[in-house]
Amino acid sequence: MLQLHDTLTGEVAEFKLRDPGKVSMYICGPTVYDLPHLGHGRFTLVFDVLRRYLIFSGLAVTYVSNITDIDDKIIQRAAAESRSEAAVCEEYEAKWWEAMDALGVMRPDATPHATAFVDDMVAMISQLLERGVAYQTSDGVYLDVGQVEGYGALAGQPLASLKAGARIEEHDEKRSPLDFALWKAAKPGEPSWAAPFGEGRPGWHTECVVMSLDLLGEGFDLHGGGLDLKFPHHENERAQAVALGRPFAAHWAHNGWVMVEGEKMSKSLGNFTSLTDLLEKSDGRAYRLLVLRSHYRAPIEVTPDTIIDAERGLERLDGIARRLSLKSPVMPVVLGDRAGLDGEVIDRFVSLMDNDLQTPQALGLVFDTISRANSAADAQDLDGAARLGATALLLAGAMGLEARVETSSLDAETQALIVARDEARAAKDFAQADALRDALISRGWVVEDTASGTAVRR
RNA sequence: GGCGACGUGGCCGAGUGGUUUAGGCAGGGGCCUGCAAAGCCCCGUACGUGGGUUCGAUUCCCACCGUCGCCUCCA
Repeated sequence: MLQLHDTLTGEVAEFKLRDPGKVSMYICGPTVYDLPHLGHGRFTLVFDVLRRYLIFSGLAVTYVSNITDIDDKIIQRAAAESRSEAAVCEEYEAKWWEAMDALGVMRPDATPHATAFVDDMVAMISQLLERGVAYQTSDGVYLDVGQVEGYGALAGQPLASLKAGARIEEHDEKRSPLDFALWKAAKPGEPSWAAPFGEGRPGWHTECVVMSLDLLGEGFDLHGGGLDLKFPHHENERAQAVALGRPFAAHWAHNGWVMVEGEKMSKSLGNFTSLTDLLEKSDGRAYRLLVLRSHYRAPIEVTPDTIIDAERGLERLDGIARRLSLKSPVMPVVLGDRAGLDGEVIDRFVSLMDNDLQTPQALGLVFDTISRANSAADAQDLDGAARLGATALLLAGAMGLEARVETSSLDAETQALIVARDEARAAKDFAQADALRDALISRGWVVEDTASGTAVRR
């Protein structure tokens, strides 16, 4: 059974499920006001890997991830570009899914949009007001965090200590600087909805509470996201659920930062921070490999060099598939019949993944297994090679990594060069054969000699 | 000020109280090959500094140095 780190307790503990055999997870999605960046790429990959591993383990997973389509930044961008908020959201949501597809991230089972849940948010805020844990000011409705038991649990700090660090805002109507907006009163020219407590729009922390509980029910299994969401976003979501007296996420998971040049990634740091940009320049699988190579809670360093490094690593994966004519299993991979596979390797993989997703070691195991498959093939042990190779591809697939064998069709000129080279080699005219090989290489091909003659690939 | 993470061989990046090693990339040597490529084998003998615990610490404890993060919108 999977052992998973829980942000709330700070400990690795058994991932117990509300309903046996079923997993419900809610992962905080993007605010669609700009291109996705590397941090988005990491969290989607991390939770995609978790999701796939749960599926691999035979569990039925319901994966919900929202799209925030009403927010200050969206409004700002729409105003700056003189177009509607909806147009901004439409553009960047499309970019989002393009990037997700390029990364091989599975689409969520549901992608609730905040604006479709405003009625439920209004109802929830009304309840919080009735319960006396929320209060109205001239510019909206705020949650009184002082009344929420255990506020600060996710941050790992008591309320008093958080208060000491909080910057004093000039907002003198708030009872505590940590109180946050559930509802922002309408301003001229901004999108707004009607509500008993005044026309306005929801605060950011409200949507995820409503949508997760609506779609997954009380006490759903896992709530996850990037480390920066831990506080205040998730703290504040949790505070609302606690204030309502409703059981919320049973388990919290957060992934570590993406670092660039030793510092937390920020948008001002050049072109490599845009995921869209990265995916135009590199194989989408390379970023997944990079993400798998470090533990999900540790920071990762992303530079052009580490991406290139990862791309080269992919060649080993593709190489074994090519050499043994193996196909990656159909994704998502479910561990079923072990016939033709190496049970011991699978068991080791499962025990590594069950231990809080030790993907770095699991990946090491995959590479090890590839080496063993190659050794077996070198020794003419074709059954052994096929078994080990298929196992390696199965496990890579369980983490969402697919081996690719290029089947690019060859143009007539390339075909002719290959035929000519094989003829020259057969005639032992090696000078000519080498010249023809150079010609192929200069056309961008990687040339290898095989039992069946010259083979080329990109 | 409060809370926390991290410092591993050329680079990235795991892990562990002591017996044989992560893994990838790069580098050196070898096998294979007409020569290559791919593949396989071998190699470099690493754990920030100073103490402490211990028969023994990279791994535990303390201090220090350094790096980074959160406490504010952020994946």
